[in-house]
This record gives sequence, C-alpha cells and structure tokens, in this order.
Amino acid sequence: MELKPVAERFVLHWGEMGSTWGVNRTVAQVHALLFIAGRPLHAEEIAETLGVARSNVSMSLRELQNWNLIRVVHLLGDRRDHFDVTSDVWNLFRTVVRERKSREFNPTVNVLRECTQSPDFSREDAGAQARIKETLALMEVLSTWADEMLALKPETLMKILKLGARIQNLVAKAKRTPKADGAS
Amino acid sequence: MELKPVAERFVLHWGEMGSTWGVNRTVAQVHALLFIAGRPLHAEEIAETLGVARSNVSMSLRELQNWNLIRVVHLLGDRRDHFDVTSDVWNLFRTVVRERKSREFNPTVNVLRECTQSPDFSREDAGAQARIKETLALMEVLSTWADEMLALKPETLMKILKLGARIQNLVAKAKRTPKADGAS
DNA sequence: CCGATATTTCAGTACTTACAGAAATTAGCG
DNA sequence: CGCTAATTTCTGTAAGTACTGAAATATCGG
Repeated sequence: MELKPVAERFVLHWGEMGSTWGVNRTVAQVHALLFIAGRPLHAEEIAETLGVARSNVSMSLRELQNWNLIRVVHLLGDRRDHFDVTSDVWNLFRTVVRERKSREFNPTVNVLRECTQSPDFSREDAGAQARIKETLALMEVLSTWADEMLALKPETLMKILKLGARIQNLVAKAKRTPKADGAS
Repeated sequence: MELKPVAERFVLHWGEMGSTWGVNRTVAQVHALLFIAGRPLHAEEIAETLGVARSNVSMSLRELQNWNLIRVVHLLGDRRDHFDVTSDVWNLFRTVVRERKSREFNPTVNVLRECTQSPDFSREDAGAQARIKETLALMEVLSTWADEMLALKPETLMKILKLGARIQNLVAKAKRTPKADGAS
C-alpha cells in the first residue's frame, strides 16, 4: 500500500511518539497505519508499507492485541489474518487510558497500600508516613474518579469535558443545595 | 543516609515504575528519595544512599529540574547545592500532568493541526480525513479541559474528583435549567 | 495426509540508553 | 590569585531493547 503524504506524516509521527507513550516505534506505526487505512490489513501488507520485517510486524500486532487496541478479523476466501483497529477515537482514547492506568498507576497504588499496612510502617519518620499516606489517598481518589469517568457514555463525558472549568460553579451550587447532586 | 525498610521499598518501587513513567530508574529513585527524605539533600548523600555514581546523580538532578520537580536550595555555611522536592502531593501531581501533557500530547496536537491544514490533506481518503479531524477535535477538547482543571485550586479540583460520576447529574440538571452553569 | 501458504518463535545483530570513572570546569575561600 | 571542594561534562562500557532473517510450527485446501 502506498501512503499519501499526510498519511505518511501521520504514521511517522505516531511512531516517533510511541517511545513517549510506552510502546516502540513499530508498534505505534502499525497502529497508526491501521487507523489511517480504515480497513483491516494483513501482516504482509503492513510489513511492506512500513518497510519492516514480517516478524517484527507479528510481534507488534501481538503487542497491540495485549493493549486491546486491535482485533483479528477474517475475510471470506482469504486465509490470512486481518487486523482491525477501532476507528472510533473515543474508544481508542478510553482503551489507552484504561491500559495506561493499569500499567502506570495501579501497581503503585498497590505498593503504597502494602507500605502503609506493613508492620514496619510505624518505624518511618512521621513526615515520611504522612507523605506516603497523602500520596496513596490522592491516587485512590484519582483512580476511583478515572474508573467512573471511563464508565460514562462518551456523550456524557464529552459534555463534562466541554463544560471545563465552569464545572466548579455547579459544584459550588450543589454544595449550597445538597439535593442537586442526586443519588447514584 | 540509611533508609528504613518501607522507605527503601518506596524508593525501589518508584525506580521500577520510572521506565513506564518515561524517566529512567535513577531519575525516579532520586525523586523518590528526596520525597521520602522530606529535607533537601546534596548530591553526595544521594549517590551514597542509592549506591550510584556521583555523575549519574548529577545527570538525574538535571533531568528532575527539567521536569520542574526539584529546585536548588542552599544551607548557611554549606557550599554544596542541596535539592528540594515539593512535599505537597497535589503540586507533584499537577507538575507531572502538566509536563507529561506537554511531552506526550501537545506535539501530536500540533502535528495533527498541520496535517489538516496541509494542502495535501484533501488528497487523502475521505475516511482518513474524517478520522484525523476527529482525533484532533477530541485531543483539543481534552487539552483545553486539562489546562482548565490544572488551573483550579486543589480544593476545588478535589471536590470535583470526589463527586465522581455523580457529576453527570449536575450536568444534566444544568442542561434543563441553563442558568445553573453561571459564567466564568 | 500432502503441499502450499500463513504465522510464530528464535537466535544473532544492530541500535539505543544508562551508567561509571576520569577529566575538565566552576565557584568559593583565604 | 592560587588552592580546594563541588559540580558538570565527557568517553568508554555495559545493559537493555528493537529488529532482521531463518527456522519451526500451524493452518487450510485439495
């Protein structure tokens, strides 16, 4: 497949960002290619288009599957696996956030919990104890909040995002008239 | 400086997470050590405690300064630079989010903008054009939202976080009675 | 069940990044 | 202005990661 100029730019940029996003260049490029192609591609076609080894594509596809970003599909009369990525950016966004949370956030919450529950915890300096507790408390609030936001319908979430900082007015109002927050 | 068991666990864990957070092990360990110590440390003390080369600490401290996570302080009668990290977890959180946004998010927003404005953009498949535009639109909404949230006072932000998914009730109510969202 | 095609695994190599130790530079102090 | 302590920069090496090409395995059609 020949990429048109903007598609090529997109794929190359996605690849460059990969390292800051925690995946390698090829993985990010494969993802970008599938996203821009808008139809399922087979490994051979991906390898040719990106100019990387077939085996490298195989590994990258597996990695993308671990991220829940792609799925295998089959076309009638074609034995080859084809790979499809969601073209819904909301879905993409939510999957990435969910995965990164579980890789970059949850492990630390767990360790901090273990730290505070350890019999050795009381032997630490008072200040250190306090900072660990505060860190854990903030992370737990953020974790719960993120899970709840991820569970909302995209339209609802979008409304909240677009409201932006004006949200504070609603929160302030809710405080004055507690009934306003309803029950969940 | 001898680390007590929980502090050691904390520092080692922070170091292990470093790679998923986009910094190397030593950088994350130095940060963890300063955070847990709760007082400014000089490079020599850091190197000894962590068991790494003095020069490595120097590079790591520079990196942490690039992240706006530490600052140099001086003690009376001591020529050496001492390094202090904010012990306020809210500050830490906001700095990290701000920095990661500017490294992992903003560059892509810029490239996508350039893509859509390129004269070659119209030559792409209609579907590809649409997906790039949608991606850009979502990222711009998220970007604005994040900047606004980062600008709020911690107490306000905390209230919003604690409200969690119940926020949608306020948003729904605001829609029914538009005055409720006030003006900003 | 055989042959052809598709896919995965593996071993070696190239590339990148992290690190130590030495050398060079900077900054205070007498 | 020279001496000493502190810090940074530099160079080589080690460790880690990504990638290729080949070999092994699996899958499907006939």
